[in-house]
Formats: sequence, C-alpha cells, structure tokens
Amino acid sequence: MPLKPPPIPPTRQRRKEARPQELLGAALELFVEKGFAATRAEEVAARSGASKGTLYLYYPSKEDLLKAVIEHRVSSEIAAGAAEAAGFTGPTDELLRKIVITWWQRLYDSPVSGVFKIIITEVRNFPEIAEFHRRSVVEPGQQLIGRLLQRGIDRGEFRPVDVASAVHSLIFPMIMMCLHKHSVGACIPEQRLDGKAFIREHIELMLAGLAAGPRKKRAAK
Amino acid sequence: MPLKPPPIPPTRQRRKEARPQELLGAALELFVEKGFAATRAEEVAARSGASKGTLYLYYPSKEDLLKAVIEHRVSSEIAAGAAEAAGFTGPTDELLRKIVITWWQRLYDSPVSGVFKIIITEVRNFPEIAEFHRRSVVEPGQQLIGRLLQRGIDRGEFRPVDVASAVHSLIFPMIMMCLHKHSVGACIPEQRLDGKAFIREHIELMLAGLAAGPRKKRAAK
Amino acid sequence: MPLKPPPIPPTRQRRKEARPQELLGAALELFVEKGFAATRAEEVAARSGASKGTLYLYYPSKEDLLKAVIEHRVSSEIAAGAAEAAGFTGPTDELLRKIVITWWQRLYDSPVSGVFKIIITEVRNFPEIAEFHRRSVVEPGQQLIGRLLQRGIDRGEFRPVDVASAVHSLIFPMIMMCLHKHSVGACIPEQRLDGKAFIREHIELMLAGLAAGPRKKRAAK
Amino acid sequence: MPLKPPPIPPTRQRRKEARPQELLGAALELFVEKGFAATRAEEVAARSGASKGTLYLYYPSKEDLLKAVIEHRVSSEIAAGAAEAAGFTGPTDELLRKIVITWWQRLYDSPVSGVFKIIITEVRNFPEIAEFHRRSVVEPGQQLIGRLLQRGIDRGEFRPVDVASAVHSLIFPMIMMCLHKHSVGACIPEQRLDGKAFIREHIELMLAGLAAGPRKKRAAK
DNA sequence: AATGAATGAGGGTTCATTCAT
DNA sequence: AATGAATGAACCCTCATTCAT
Repeated sequence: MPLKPPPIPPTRQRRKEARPQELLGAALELFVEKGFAATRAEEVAARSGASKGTLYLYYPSKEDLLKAVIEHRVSSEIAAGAAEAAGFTGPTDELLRKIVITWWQRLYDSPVSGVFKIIITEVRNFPEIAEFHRRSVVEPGQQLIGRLLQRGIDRGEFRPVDVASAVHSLIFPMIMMCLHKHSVGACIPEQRLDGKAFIREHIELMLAGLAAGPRKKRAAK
Repeated sequence: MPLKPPPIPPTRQRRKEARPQELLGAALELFVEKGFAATRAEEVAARSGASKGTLYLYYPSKEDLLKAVIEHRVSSEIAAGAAEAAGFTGPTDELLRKIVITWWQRLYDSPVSGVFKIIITEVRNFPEIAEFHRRSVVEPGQQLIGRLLQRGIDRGEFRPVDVASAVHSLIFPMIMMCLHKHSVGACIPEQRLDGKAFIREHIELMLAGLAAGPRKKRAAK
Repeated sequence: MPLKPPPIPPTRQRRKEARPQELLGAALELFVEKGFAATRAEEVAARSGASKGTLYLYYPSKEDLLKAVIEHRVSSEIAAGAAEAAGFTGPTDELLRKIVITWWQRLYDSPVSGVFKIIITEVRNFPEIAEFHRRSVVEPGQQLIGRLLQRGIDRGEFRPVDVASAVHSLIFPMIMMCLHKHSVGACIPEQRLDGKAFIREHIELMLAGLAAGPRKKRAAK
Repeated sequence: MPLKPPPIPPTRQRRKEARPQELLGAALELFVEKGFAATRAEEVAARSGASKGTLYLYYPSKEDLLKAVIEHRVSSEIAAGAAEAAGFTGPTDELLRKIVITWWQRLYDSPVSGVFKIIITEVRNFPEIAEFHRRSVVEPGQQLIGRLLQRGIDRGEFRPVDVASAVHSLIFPMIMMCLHKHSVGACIPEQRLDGKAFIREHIELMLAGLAAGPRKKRAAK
C-alpha cells in the first residue's frame, strides 16, 4: 500500500482525452519494434493500458492507426529547425553545426526517430504514406539543409557542389542512425552506436568536404 | 520419361537443382517488397512457379526461408571488393573511387540490395539475424572501407580522422540508397534517385573532406 | 448550466413515460427491417433518440426487447375484429367482407404488420415466441374467421367445407401480403403490391368458392 | 451394422467434387433454421463435415455462400411444372389440380422450401437477392399459374376474374405453408400443418371460386 | 434518469503447415 | 519430387452489456 494515493485515479474524462495519445505512443513503439503486420491490434491496446475494444473506439482500423502514427507530430518535429535558421548572420559552418546538431539531437532521442523505419518498411504496402512522407519529411528536410548549403556556396564559404547530392550525403547517415537505433542497435547492445559522437564527426567531415579554397578557417580550428 | 522432351522444359533434374534458387529469388523479392510478415508462403511459391507444397519440401518453415534468403549470396557480394584492394599500389583516392564505385554498382543493381531492407525490418523479430549481419555485412564492409581509409591516413593522403565514423559517413548513404530504392523509390517514380550519379558526387565530397593539407591534388583536378 | 431551459424539451417526465414506447417502436422497425441478429442495440437506441445506456435501463437485454416488441399491441390488434362480429345479424358474406377488410386494413397499414416477419424469422431461435404466437395471433385469428365461416355454413350460405383449411386459404394470403410489404415490397418499388385491391379480389374469390348451391345471391350481384 | 463396407472412404478427389454441394446443403439448413446473421460460418462447415477453413476454400465469404444457397437449384425447381402443362388437352381444373399438386409436393418436401424463408428474411439486407427472386421465383411461378388460369377463362371454364390477384390467392397459401413448415411448424409439433391435405382443400376451394356458371360438375361431385 | 466510454467474448477470415495422392 | 485440399490456430473487428459519471 503506497503512502501516496494512486496518482490521480484516471477519471473517465481524463482518460478519454489522453487515450488517443497513449494509443499512438504504444502503436509507434510496437510498429517500430515488430513492424506493422507483425503487431497485433490487441498488443497495442494492452501496451497503452486499454482493451482491444477501446482501440477501435478511437481508430477505425489498424491501418488507420498506422497512418495516424505516421502523421502524428512528424512534420512539426522535422520543420523545427527551419525557424532557427532564419535570422542567423554568422558563418555558414557555424550555422550548419548548430542547426543540424540541435535538430538531429531532438529527433534521435525522441520516439519519432522510429518513424523512418516504419516509412521504409511500409510505403510499398500503403503507398498513401509516400505522399505524406514527401510532403512532411523529404521536402522540409531538403529545403532546410539545401538552403543552408546554398547559403554557404553563395557566400563563398563552400565549394559549388551539387546541392541535392550533398544534402543526401549529409542527411542519409543521420537517417541511417535512426534506423540502426531501432533495428540492430535495439537488439545487440554491443553494436549500438553513439549518435552524438558520430554526428559531430560526420558534420566536420562534411564541412571539410564542402569548404572552399585553402580552408584556412578549419586549419586554424 | 516423355518421349519428346518438353521444349527446354526445366527437366525434373534441372528443376530439382534450380528450385532452391528460384524459391530464394522469389522470396527475396517478396520479403523486400512487402516485408516478411505480410508475405504469404503461397505467394512465394507462386512467384517462383512452384506450388505451396514444394516450398515446404525445401524449407521447413517460412522463418527458415527468411534466414536462407538473408544468408544467401550476401557475404560473397559484400566481400567481393576486398580482393581487388589487395595488390593496389597507387594513390588511395583512386583506390577508394575504384573499389567503392565498383562494389557499390554491383550491389545496388542486384536484388541483393534489398537485403538491407529485410535486415533492418526483421532483426528485432529474429535476433539471430543480427549475428549474421554483423559477421557478413558489417564486419567485412567496415574492414574493407576501414582499411582503405587507414591506408590513406598512413600514407599521409588523408587527414587523421576518426576512421569508424568516417566509414559510416561513407557507407551509410550507400545503404540508404538501397533502402530508398526498395521503398519510396519503388512506388513513386518521381522520387527515384539516380544511384550512379549520387555515388560519384558522394565519394568526391568524402574525398574532399578526407584530403590532407592544402589539397593540391584536388585543386589540380 | 443553461439558464434558459431547452425549448420544448421533452420534459424529463414526459420522456420517461414515452421512452418504452419509443424504444419499442424503433426496435420494431429495425427488427422487421434487418432481422433481430443483424440489428444492433445501439441502432435501436439511436433511432428512438436515446442512448445505448438508456435502452438497457428499460429492457435488460436485447432478447427481452425482442419479446416486448412482439407482445406489444399485437393481441389487441389481432383481436380487434372479434367484437364487431358479435351483434351482427345480416348475411355472412357481408359480415365477412366487412370484418375482414376492416381488420386487415388496420393491420396492413400499421407497423404491427411487420410482426409476422419477425415471428417467422425468429421462432426457431426463441421458441418462447411460439407459445405467444399461438395464443395471441393464431388462436384469436382462427377463432374469429373460423366462427364466421361456421356461421355461414350453419346458415346454409356456405358449402360445408373444411373450416380449418378454408381459414388458412383465407388468411394466409393476407399474412403473405404483410410479409411481402416488409421484404421484397420494401426494397423494390416496382414489385410493391396493392394491398387494398388484392384483398377485395381475394375475398370475393373466397366467397365465390364458399358459396352454397347455385349461388343466386352472387349472381344477383 | 451395414454389411457393405464404409461406402467409398471419401477419397480426396471424391470429396473435392462433393464439397460445394455438401456445404450448400448445410448452409441451406442452417440459414433456414437460424437466419443468416445468426448462423456461424463454422457451424455450416461443421454440419457439412468440413472445417472452417475448407468452407472458405469454396466460398469467398459468408455472404457469397448465402447467394450461392439461394441461387442453387431454385429456378429449376420452380420452373419444373411448366413443361408438364404444355401438351395438356383436358379440362383446366384437372390440369390445375395435377400441375399444382405435383409441383407443390416436390417443393414442399424438399429442403428448397426453406428458400422462401431466407428470401423474405434477407432481401432487405441483400437487395441483390430481390432481382434473383423476381427472375427465378416470381416470374416463372406467376407465368405458370397465370397461364393456367387464363386458359380456364379463355375456355369458358372459369369466371373472368382478375388473373394477377387470383394467382396470389392461389399461390400465397402455398408459400405460407413453406414458411410455416420452417418456422412455427419446425418447433411446435402440435402446430404442424398437414401440407398435402391442406393443398387439396385449398385447390378445390379455389376452383370452386373460379368456376364459371352453375357449376354443375362440382355440384355433381 | 441518462449517458457513452470501456470491456471482452464472439465470429468472419486468413494463412502457415500438413499429408494423401 | 510435386501437388493442392484440408486444417485450425491466430488475428481483425464487432457489439451486447456494464458502470462511472
């Protein structure tokens, strides 16, 4: 018998409002963990502390639940960085370091990082996901990074590389880190990678590759 | 037995020997396409031109089939590049370009490229895969690239970067290209990426980032 | 808490009294329309303007609701004609025409006509219905018509036919009209039948078949 | 007990051909008995000696099974009488007696008699049934009887009654007998009706009602 | 008295696997 | 070796019923 009484015995009302989020959370975890097809609707319900029937009170089908999971929070998380970039005035490498590391950190540490796995796994089964993915993940991400790179090129800080490719060189390892975290990294502790350390090294390597001219700045550093 | 031999018809004998490969091929396609759980055993059989019963003649269960698919050919494909690197004497950037592009090209264009998707999707459900993955994909790959980078550093061609991280910076985008090819790229033609073009840009960017000193060579180029 | 009371809102009191009737009405409609098993309790509640919980306030289970629906009003409707027949003195064919047509008209036009469908559909699942059916529908109906026929025979107006069979010959088409109205007639407008017209023809045909001797009366007509 | 050995131990092949019929038979029984919605697919399978999965090997869904049940054999059974009527030359009342009684007998004694119950119960839930019902049951039945009545009228044997109505007066009690057999009649032995006896009385009553002029023949009888 | 969120047993359907042919 | 009919466990989803508000 705990001295502190059960923390707010979830009243009906409280529950009702919290339910969708709780279900979405549980679903995200499980879909990332086992894949959509291998996850049983009842498991999702159970993990969120509800019963099978309750799940269907909030989402009309398992597939709808999947879509809700994918659409939930993703765009906001992705777009987060854009604002910060706006008013910046200093050198682009500083900007890139700052934006990317911040943005990445939040993403990597949050459960949303698992969404990449879900998308890759399920697009072919649910092509509707693709459009969402383009609009909410690819476009904003590419815009954000692409603009930064372009800024560097325009200001003569970066070599005039192919922006689209460079964006991928920069971003893909970050996404791979997310995938890794939720696949091999999640079952073999020894293979887990240190996201923060890697991302720093990665960005420096990229910046070195992008840097224009004799790169005095970097050498100085 | 038939008097007129079926016109190039897979002889019983031929069939019998070809069967496992055909089944594996069909299974690879389907597991990559839809995921393991969402693929029906019968579909695999059908796509390989066999019947459900036949599949079970060769693989005792769907799960065994999955493992066979993953283990099949993968290590050889991955290890392919290692040999070529052995006797080389020239500058490391040339070597890296050559090895990586060749290796990559073969991988990306073959169905084996899909294995990455399967591994990422299924490790958590079948952790046995992880060990195989480490042994056959990660280790050889990292060794191959890692050694190349180390060679460059040792010869003073590359900066003394953190090799492990740089390997990931180099490899991850390549794996992502494979994943992309079999996920979004496979259902939205417009979003398909040009692998060959990207990989070249990517390597040059990497090499630029790795290059030691005032990078005269690159400038000359 | 609204200061102004909901406008003409069915007073608590009014509602409370009307509720059972409203629920019964909705249930009758739906059971006739879709059958008992295919009707959801919530639908009944919704159609009567109440909530699911309220339904269970008045009827402890869906099955009890079914029985209430069947027993409600039926016997009175069926027995209605009996009284009128009592004091009559004229020729039996007039009596028969009058009674049957009146009785029939009321039945056919009221929702009660659907009860026949329910009974036929559900007796085998709920045999208790059978006893009720015999007592409230078959017996009174057969008594009413049987007595009329017997009167005609006794008075020499009708041939001495087998009364039980003749009752069925007379009544069955009327019941069939009810069934038709609520089955095919309800979904295919073109197949709808004109109840009033048919019933008149039907009775004349019956009377002709029942008429004794050279049927001068009818000929006179 | 039987001297003859287990009658052909249902070999795979034999079964496969017999299955659809067996399933249809079981389904007819159960749908008539309990209604479509209240019948479980597994029950149908069990009654036909198969397993749940097997049912779905032959019919893609319960609803398809329903439609197959309704369409199976019905039209042929209904149309059966038509042929016999063709070459007849004698008096129409004889013809009517013969045709109707034969036709009716076969129908009433066969399980097909239950189809009327299914149709009445389920048309509103599956309106596709209606069209089938019109084409296969109503039209042929009405044509058959309608033509007989018209023949009688044309030959001066019958009064010039309204044919459509008379057809219903004649047929409806027969259908009601089928409904009764599979509803009340099936659960309350005491209320069972003697089909054969009734039908004879019914036809005589009808013929009396239809007969033209002073009806000497009947009087003589 | 009335509500509607929550539950979980139940039923339709799928599919991995078996096995008689 | 090959087939495909048969099986039944498993899973998605529904809905009668309960009960806290």
